[in-house]
Amino acid sequence: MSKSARSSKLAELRALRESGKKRLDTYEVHQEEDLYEEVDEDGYKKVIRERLNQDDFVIDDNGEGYADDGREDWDRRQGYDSESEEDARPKGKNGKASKRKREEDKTKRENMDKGINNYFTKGPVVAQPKAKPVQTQADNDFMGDLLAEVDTNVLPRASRHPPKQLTRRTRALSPAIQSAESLSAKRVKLGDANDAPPAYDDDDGNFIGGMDDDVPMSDPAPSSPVQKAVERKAQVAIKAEEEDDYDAMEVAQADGIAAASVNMSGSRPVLKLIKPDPYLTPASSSPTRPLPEEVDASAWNNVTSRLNVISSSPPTDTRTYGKMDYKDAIEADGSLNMFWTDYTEVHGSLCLFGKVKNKKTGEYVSCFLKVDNILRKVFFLPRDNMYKHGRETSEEVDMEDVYKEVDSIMTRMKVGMHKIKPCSRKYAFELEDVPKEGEYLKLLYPYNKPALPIDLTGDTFSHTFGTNTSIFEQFVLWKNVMGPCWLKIEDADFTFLNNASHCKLEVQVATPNLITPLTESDSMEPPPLTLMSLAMRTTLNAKDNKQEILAISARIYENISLSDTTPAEQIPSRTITIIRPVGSSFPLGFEDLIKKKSRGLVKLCRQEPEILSFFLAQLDRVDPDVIIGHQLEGVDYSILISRLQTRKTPGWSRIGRFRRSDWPGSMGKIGGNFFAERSLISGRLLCDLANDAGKSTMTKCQSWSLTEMCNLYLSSGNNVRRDVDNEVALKTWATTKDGLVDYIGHCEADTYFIAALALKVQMLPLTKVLTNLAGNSWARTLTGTRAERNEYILLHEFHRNKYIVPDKAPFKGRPKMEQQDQEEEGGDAKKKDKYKGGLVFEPEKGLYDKFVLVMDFNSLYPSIIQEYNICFTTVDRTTLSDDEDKVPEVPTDQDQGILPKLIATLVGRRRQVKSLMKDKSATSEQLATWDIKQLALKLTANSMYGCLGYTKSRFYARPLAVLTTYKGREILRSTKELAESKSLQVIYGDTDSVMINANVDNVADAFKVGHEFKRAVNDRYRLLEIDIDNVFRRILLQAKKKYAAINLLEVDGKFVEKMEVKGLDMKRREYCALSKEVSSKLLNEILSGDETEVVITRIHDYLREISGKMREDLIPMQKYTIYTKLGKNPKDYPNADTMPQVQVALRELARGKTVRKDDVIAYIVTGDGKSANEPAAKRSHTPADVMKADSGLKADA
DNA sequence: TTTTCGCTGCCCGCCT
RNA sequence: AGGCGGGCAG
Ligand SMILES: [Mg+2]
Ligand SMILES: [Mg+2]
Repeated sequence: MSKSARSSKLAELRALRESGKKRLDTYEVHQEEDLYEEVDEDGYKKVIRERLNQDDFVIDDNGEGYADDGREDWDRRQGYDSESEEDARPKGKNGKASKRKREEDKTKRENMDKGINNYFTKGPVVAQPKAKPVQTQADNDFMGDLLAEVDTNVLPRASRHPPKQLTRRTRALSPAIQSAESLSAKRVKLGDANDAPPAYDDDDGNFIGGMDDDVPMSDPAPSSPVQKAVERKAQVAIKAEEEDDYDAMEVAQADGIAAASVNMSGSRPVLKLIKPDPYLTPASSSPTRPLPEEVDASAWNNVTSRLNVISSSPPTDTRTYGKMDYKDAIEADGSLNMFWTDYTEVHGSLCLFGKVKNKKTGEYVSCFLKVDNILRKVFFLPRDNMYKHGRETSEEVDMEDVYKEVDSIMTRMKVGMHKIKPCSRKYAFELEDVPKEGEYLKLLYPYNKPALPIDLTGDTFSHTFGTNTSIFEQFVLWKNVMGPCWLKIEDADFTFLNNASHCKLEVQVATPNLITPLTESDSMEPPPLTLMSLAMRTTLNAKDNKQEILAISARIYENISLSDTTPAEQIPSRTITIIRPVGSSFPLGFEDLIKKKSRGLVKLCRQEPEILSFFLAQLDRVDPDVIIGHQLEGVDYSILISRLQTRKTPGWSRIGRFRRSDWPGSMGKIGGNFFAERSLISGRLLCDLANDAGKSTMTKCQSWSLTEMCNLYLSSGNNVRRDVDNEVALKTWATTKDGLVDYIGHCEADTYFIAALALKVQMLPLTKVLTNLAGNSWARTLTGTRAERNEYILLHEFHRNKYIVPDKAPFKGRPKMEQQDQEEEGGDAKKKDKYKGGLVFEPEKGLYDKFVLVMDFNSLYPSIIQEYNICFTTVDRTTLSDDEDKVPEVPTDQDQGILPKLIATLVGRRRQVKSLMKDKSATSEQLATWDIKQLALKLTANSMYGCLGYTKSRFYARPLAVLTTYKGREILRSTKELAESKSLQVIYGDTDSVMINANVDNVADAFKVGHEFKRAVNDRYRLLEIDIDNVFRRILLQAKKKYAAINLLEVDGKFVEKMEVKGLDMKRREYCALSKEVSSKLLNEILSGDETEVVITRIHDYLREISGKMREDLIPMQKYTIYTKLGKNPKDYPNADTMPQVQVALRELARGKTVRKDDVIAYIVTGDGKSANEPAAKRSHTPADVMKADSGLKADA
């Protein structure tokens, strides 16, 4: 038996199953011998490394933490230049322009009358014949019918007040015409200085003097909530201290938790169906017992019974139904404050969604703001010499020439309103023929005119920039809007819009100049939000093979402050559950029973369309700001959307806040259109615990199933979720009236779990702060894409510093060119695909029983970028040819670059926040807020490097990434050499760390060595810092990136031992719980430091005991479950035969379940004595199948 | 009218 | 040696 094979047997029992050539009993006996030998020889002699290396023992391992922190001086953010560099004199010819403008206005109006914009009124100044807040009759009918239905169907407890609602609506129907008119009049005054037609007065006026970023902002400070607080408290002592995330693992507890039964196959929870969790109550039933016909629902019923549930209907007297009266929202000066949370782009206008305060009731309600006349901004780079007929001439170009050409282009495009003027800009990106600084001609024109071609060149200009900039980007850069914040809106028009949205208040402004972001100094807290957590249950319609909705549960939390840290079970909530029967009717007596038992609103429907309509009505009533779920993206939400579309449900656009009548054309595609789906919900934030953003907040998870999340993050109290196989449930225990009540209870419990998790991991506060740092949109941050956040923070930063910014890559023609593409990029991509990264030392494998220090650079890559001033603006990459990955020179004598300065600011702010957290008098709420802030700053700084090497980033700069990793390798090597020069043994190192054998026997000496080395290293660098990450009492180094160690943690002045494991098989989800359990037990013994002989005996006994249990089937089946992700669709696997996951997936697929790309498959390898010669793939089954007693399936050993 | 998703290093398995 | 899977590590 090979050395590696033996060691893996020792580490885990997986091979037992996988290699299953032998019967369990014979196997066990054999294996036990082998294991014993190994342990005896190496582990227990406590010999030193050399000795171990001679032996066959193959223990070694290591790893590091990637996360970091950095320290740097507090850097004030660079001011936005206040020099009025460009005179704003209009160059357009006035008479002609205004004539053109009138034509344009006409076509504009015509356009707006079509399509979606038929909800907009036609002209702002025409006095509105009717009062503002109006619902269409159709709307009233729609809602009225549905809500009436609610009233007849509600449970006894759910009190409702239809009459009051009616009065409010009536009241809203009679707005003050007078003031609406006076407001319009005021607007006219604004534009009276020019000769534009009154209807569009604002255009010219603002066009000329207006939204020009070269005019100093009235509010130059970005909205950065922490900054002020940081400055106030700047004196607080700064202590560099880091407790960065590492995954220390408490082996002793592994048995309890790791066993959580999870099944990720398919979109629906597909799980076993056992009574009490066998891991928590080992005495429970045999793993192979028959499928229960009933389920013990007490677990989840207990959970929900403890919640703070309020009546299903909120008090209606203070609630606003229908539209609100704008007069209740405006300030004394007539302006409106709105906190924006989301946006959508419609026909050349930007539409913001958000909340405003109703000053009368004190409530916050949804608001829709349409911003018109945001202007495109295009920069033209003049040529040196004029081109004629495609050939360069000797005639020099001056600005007037460029102006003429651009103006003629505008004329050709029939763009009446435009402004052209020269300006100066810097450039630091990848186009080589663009000067670092130069004169440009800047063109402004409206977004309702088409974009110029991205690669447009002319006789007088060689490049155009900014042709395809999105409206949103244009807006946030111009107005310096950094994520969700309060906006002050002046001269808002409350009469322009009429039911363009589903918001309570609708506002239009004629120009973005009327909008100003409020800063921290205005000390306005973000408004509280309305959250709705969703849990759906679906069934497969066999006929057309589509998932249809069976039940939707929603739990509503109102008035949730982002900084509130109250656990979810204490927050008042109410539920709405909508369900239809699986067949034609509910079980007998179910209707009465559910009314008696339910604490929330339960609506019983006959068919799916009814569910959909009722759900929309509830959405309209609740008007949630955020919808929270588990696997919404691509699963629940996608199904919901597709059902709404299939069923042609009226009022479907209430899923979001933008009113739509027609489905987008791009929705037709199969597989779901991610972008189109997203745009439909705009106005409400989609918060998915299981998308990339959600996963990144729950790093301890391996499968990210809802059950696993609850186990790992809601462990306190009675928060255990039970997995339920939906299909099995519907066929068995949920077919009775009591069973169906429990089924609903499970669904409602899930809505609690989902909301509780989102609150616990602070997903909303974190994503909001990340968005505030980056200046993108909250909804995009919630999708979890880092690249876009990084892109926006750089866009803002370079824009403020007057740089031309790289344009978004024009979409690449993909469909054609198969062969050519392959050849062209094949050679190219092969080389270019990857560049060199981190350095990993060959480990000195073995067991160490002297103290070992882990010395780790804090935020290595961000620190390198600062230390060496690595930036687009500083590193000369013109000389290096595009062939190889030649490492560029480190810049010398350059001013601090934009990127290093940005990182320094982030790191400095983080240090300030962390110092605030040391304040003993801080409340838990403050601490939570600061912790989120601190984390967001770290994440933002750390994501910079990755995006430099991201091919599709607008700021892709491979040489900068190459230089950064190069310096990293250089630093790590020289750090190792420094250690060795001091006679310290470096046993391992990975990217940013060295592991040093301190060769001492007590903590104090170990720290002494560590501190000395730390000082020696840090003396060599300006900013770069190494620190003691861990002190290991003992370590077993098995291989690169694999080790187990006893880590010493200081707790209340004393040192506590804690097992830390990296990379070993027990950290992988492809290993079953039993294997992990055994592994941790063995590692615990090996690293216990106890007498060798004793340990050997204990291990021996333990293994004997385990194998005995295995033989007698005393081990719960779940402990054999293995998890594997399907990286592609099951059918796309070329050699599916040999892959157990794929076999299992295909079998599930064949039986009508949904298995898609990226699902995590759970399976158990089974085998009796006879089939042992078949490949493991054939013998793999889902846990649910194995559980069925009559399957005769047993776990293979 | 779109086509997403930070980087590299290292090890396991299967198939050419 | 390459490709494809798998998913740890930083
Ligand atoms: Mg590290
Ligand atoms: Mg580090």
